Amino acid sequence: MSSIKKHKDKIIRQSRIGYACITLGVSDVRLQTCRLKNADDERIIKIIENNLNTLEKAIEYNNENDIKLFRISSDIIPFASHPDISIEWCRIFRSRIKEIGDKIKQYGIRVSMHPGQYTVINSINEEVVQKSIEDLKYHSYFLDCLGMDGDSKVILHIGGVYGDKESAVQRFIENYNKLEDSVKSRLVIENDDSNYNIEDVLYISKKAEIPVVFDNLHHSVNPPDTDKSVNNYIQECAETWKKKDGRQKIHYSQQDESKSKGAHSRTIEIHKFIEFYNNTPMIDFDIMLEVKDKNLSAIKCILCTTDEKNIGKTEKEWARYKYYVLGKNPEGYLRIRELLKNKEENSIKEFYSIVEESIKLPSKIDKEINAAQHVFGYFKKTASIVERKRIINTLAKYREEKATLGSVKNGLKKLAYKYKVDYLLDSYYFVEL
DNA sequence: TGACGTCAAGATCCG
DNA sequence: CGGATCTTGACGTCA
Repeated sequence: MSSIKKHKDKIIRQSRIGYACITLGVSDVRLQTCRLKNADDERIIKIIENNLNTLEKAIEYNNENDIKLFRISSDIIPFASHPDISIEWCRIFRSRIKEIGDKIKQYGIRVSMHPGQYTVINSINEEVVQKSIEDLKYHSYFLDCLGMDGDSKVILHIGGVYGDKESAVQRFIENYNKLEDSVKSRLVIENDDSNYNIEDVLYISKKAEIPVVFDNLHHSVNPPDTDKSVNNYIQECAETWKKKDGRQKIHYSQQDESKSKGAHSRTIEIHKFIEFYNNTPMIDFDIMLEVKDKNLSAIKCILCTTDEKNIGKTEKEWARYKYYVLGKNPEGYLRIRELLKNKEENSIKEFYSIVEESIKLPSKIDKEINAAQHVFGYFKKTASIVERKRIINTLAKYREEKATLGSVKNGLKKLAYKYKVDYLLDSYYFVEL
């Protein structure tokens, strides 16, 4: 079924690589929410307005950075399926949502949504089931309003076990079958890290004809009792994706070793990702990364899995990471500069390895101050005396350990924003890595 | 009853 | 008052 294309005698796989919900390091791309107790209509409408603008900017950013897979946050419409809130968001924002959907289509971006662990259609509590159905309708309907095709999916976990997995599975299938077609046509199921392993999910998939997203980390935390390999499961899942569902999709993440089992890592370690990617079956699938540094890892994985050298794009990435690396790892900074002079075949992977090495290092005050002073250099002529004094004060406090590095960076970020220093605003220096 | 996960809102504290 | 830092919320399941 796969459409592997030959290109310059090399086999090229068709894979989109994307990230979930939040776009880091881009100004004015921020989702808003509010508390239920002060969620009046007026406030919610303002928030939706903001969130749609944020979505549009994220889509523009994704397109500019060749990111063609994106998960839209469930929080785009706050309390969308909450019984106490009844905003007619679809009527009020119909044309605005359509407008954004047109851009998504024009750019060829594939979007999805993913209700959280609290949407449970196999619950033993009927009220929970009803609320969950409403929630699935909302997710599916939002994609409808964008005008998305059938390959825009809503990813769902199976739910609870309640001491009797067999009945819980039956309940899932029954309740799934009761859903309206427009919702069913978008639903995809995924293996989770505690209740339903990939065998369970494939069983349900066969009974109810639902495509399956294979999640590698959930699988390693919650493997079935079989001898089958990861590749075997990726193949099996591939068969659950019909033509109308679009390309197969998998979730990929890495364990944060300092946290509990199943916790997502800060960044994707590129050598591990490439090893995974190169060893999976030569079939086409899209990869949704689940990782804290979001779009940063997406760009990294995209650039490292294309055949081109991507010189220009690597230099753009270096511009973004530059001051972050300088602050953490000045020696690595020099190595990257040398590396990028030569523009060898593997430069980009080595570049990212040094970035990853820098992320792991602890911040050292003298190094960070040096980097901060480089950044501060952008304002030597533009900022007012008061503004400069403030930065110098914070730096002095940071040196005495009476202020955090975060406060130093925040001060600089505000100036970058005020004086519209795009080079700094586009930089990852202000992103917590 | 608290942990789980998530991150901005909201509250409070500080100078 | 502005800014930094701590706590809460919103959801369901499971131990």
